[in-house]
Amino acid sequence: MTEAAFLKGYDPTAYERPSVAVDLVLMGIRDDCPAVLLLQRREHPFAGHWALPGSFVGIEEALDSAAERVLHEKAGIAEAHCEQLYTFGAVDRDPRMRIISVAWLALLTGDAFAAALKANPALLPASIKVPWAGETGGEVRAMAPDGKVLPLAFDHAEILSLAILRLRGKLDYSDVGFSLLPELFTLRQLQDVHEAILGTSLNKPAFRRRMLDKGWLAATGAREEGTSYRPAELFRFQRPL
Amino acid sequence: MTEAAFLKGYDPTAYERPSVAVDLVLMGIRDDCPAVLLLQRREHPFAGHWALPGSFVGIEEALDSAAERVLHEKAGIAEAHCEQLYTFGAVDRDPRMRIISVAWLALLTGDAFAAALKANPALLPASIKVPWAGETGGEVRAMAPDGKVLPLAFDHAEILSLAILRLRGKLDYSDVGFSLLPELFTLRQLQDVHEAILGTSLNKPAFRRRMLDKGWLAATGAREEGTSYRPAELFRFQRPL
DNA sequence: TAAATAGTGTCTTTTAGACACTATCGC
DNA sequence: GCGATAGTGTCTAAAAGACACTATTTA
Repeated sequence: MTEAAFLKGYDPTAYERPSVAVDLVLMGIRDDCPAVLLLQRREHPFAGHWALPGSFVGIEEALDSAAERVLHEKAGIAEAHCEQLYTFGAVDRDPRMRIISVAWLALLTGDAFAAALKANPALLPASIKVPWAGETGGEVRAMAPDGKVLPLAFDHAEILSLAILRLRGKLDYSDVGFSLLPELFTLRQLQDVHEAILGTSLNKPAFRRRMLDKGWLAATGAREEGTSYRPAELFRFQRPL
Repeated sequence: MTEAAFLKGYDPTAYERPSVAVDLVLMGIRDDCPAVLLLQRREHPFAGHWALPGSFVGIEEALDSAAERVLHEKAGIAEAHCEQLYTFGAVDRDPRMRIISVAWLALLTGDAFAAALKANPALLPASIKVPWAGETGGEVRAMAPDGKVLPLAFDHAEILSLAILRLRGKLDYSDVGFSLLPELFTLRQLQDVHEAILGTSLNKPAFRRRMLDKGWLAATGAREEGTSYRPAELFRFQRPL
């Protein structure tokens, strides 16, 4: 950083600074399909369009703190897996003013997803449809529960695409998948989560083998209840030794 | 985004905004070891410490444009593979003021790396040493050509760690490795690049098989020159069909 | 006992590592 | 021919997919 560059930023009145915001992809699984929580915009621009929950970042607020604050304020969620996705900084991404947005991906369990809908009735659970065009992803679409395609505000369609791509990429080598499940779950539920995100069906024995070999699963001995067939064993996530 | 939140950001005098900068990891391979170009700070804070080249982002400048500008201005490089790494936004990462920094990874060919050193003599080529602690990465160290460990400014050691980790992760499934090589290269050179980044030695036949199977390599029929042994065939990178 | 899903055994296919072998260059 | 590295054939080991089979529960 040169001296000139430093001074350029040091005098708050000398140079205009961009606003910085965070936008959150609040993702869960609904009906074996990835779903995201959206808010409808009431004001210009993109009035009537749907947007990711977000907020400006305070001058004394860390980026991850801002993301967590949105999680609390907009969805009433105390805790969730939350990771940074990407920072979007095109000059004209918001027609009003320069806003640089740091996008985050938050993964919600079924319960957390439902709780958010209850805590903030303005949130709409939108299904994410991915035109499985090979692997490139193409553009994703967000669908309302009634099946209508939702127009997305700003560059939020791009953010949503990236969220799905990132999740697909990390699903197999990391433990993010467990963030979408309750504390106790069956292997079938885990496989359903993976299949929903990947958009493909997986081989059952191979999937079980791989998951068990990774050492992520702790058998509880307990079994699910209320089924009309053989109940599956319940597992718990554990970090490998 | 609520109305209140919008107004909060809309009036430039009402709320203080952070400065936004870009910092670049200019990476190349030197002596079969990843290397990065650093600048020594002359001013407080971290005077004497070494920092990644960077700059503030202009109010009418896109993030990727700012990154490219740094590439030109600080290293005289016209073109390089450049991808966003992560955005660092801890409140106190710069003691002077709030600066949010978007870190970028630029991959330089050997020629580009040498050209940068010539274009800006203040740049120091530092070897990156990774304490191969399993996979977690631990903290990387930057070493001057004379072998001295360089103290890094701000959170730039963290950025460097992330750069190496990202590169390692992408190396096998993406084509980033070719960005570190000249247009024509031998399979041995490609393997050397992979080994330098991964910090391990690889199996030759398996490596060749995998690379050829991916369809990334176009044989040229030409061979390297000036060797005192059998010259290897030169390949060119091509996108798979 | 029937229906439905849980969970497993095993064969095949694919892919990676090991290692030795052949090929080709300058000297 | 010698030395050195390029490039390959093949065996082995590990992992993934396919598929059928057994096991266990409720109704």
